[in-house]
Amino acid sequence: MPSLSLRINLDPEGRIGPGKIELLEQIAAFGSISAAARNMDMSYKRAWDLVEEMNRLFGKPVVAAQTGGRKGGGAQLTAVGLAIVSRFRAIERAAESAAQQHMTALQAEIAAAQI
Amino acid sequence: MPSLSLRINLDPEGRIGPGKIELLEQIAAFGSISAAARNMDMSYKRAWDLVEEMNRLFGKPVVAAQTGGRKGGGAQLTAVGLAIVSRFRAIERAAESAAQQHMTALQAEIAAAQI
DNA sequence: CACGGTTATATTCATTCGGATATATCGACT
DNA sequence: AGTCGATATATCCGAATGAATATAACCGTG
Repeated sequence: MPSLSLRINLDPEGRIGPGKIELLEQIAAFGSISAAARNMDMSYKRAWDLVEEMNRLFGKPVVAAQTGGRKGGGAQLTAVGLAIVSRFRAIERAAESAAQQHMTALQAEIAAAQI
Repeated sequence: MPSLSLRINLDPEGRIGPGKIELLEQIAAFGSISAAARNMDMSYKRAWDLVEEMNRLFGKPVVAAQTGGRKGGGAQLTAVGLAIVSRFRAIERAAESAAQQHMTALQAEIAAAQI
């Protein structure tokens, strides 16, 4: 069954979608960029690049990282980061429920034409 | 100002978003794949590849093309194609209006953190 | 002070993607 | 029959993308 997938366009060439949002959630959950990357089966480099891109994109950092320390360091979401995640999920839920009837109608129209 | 951008996930690895939908609209408007491609500043190959992908994706063709003839041929949307376009736009509108307040709230939260 | 685990960053390589190009086919019209 | 403009399709090449690898820096703790 078809499902919605939505992203937000910012600035001229900056967008944020399900992938980056999930990465932020994983970072929040594990307290570390590398742990999040491992858990998402993604290279640390890629995860770090995405975080960097988001930090640049929003003007303010969405992830605050510390180097060194007993556990080598870590990373948490900033207030902006937390706000972005929760707002994005809220937007997703709202859009999904608003589009639901159109989605099932579309599905029916495609299935009908299959005959 | 940020704006929404949404796509529909079908099957395992098939998605349709604003780009393909706009291409379909242009084909409907011009009655030709190549005219649509020119108007969208896209190579004919790319446009044709996208159309082919969509035809395969939906099981039934979304574009019906004729070769030859006084004007060389042409292409129109099938019933499925038309339904997809109009449903997609409807879903877009519904999602946009449902998400609007969350969007402005998000914008405000980001702007506030900029200080 | 060395260790460990993480952040931070550069470099190289393979793969994918799209653009460019070329060519064949088709059929109404002159 | 020949022209024209569009579809249909293959091939080649450069650019962009992401994976892999390597390495430096950082700092609490033993």
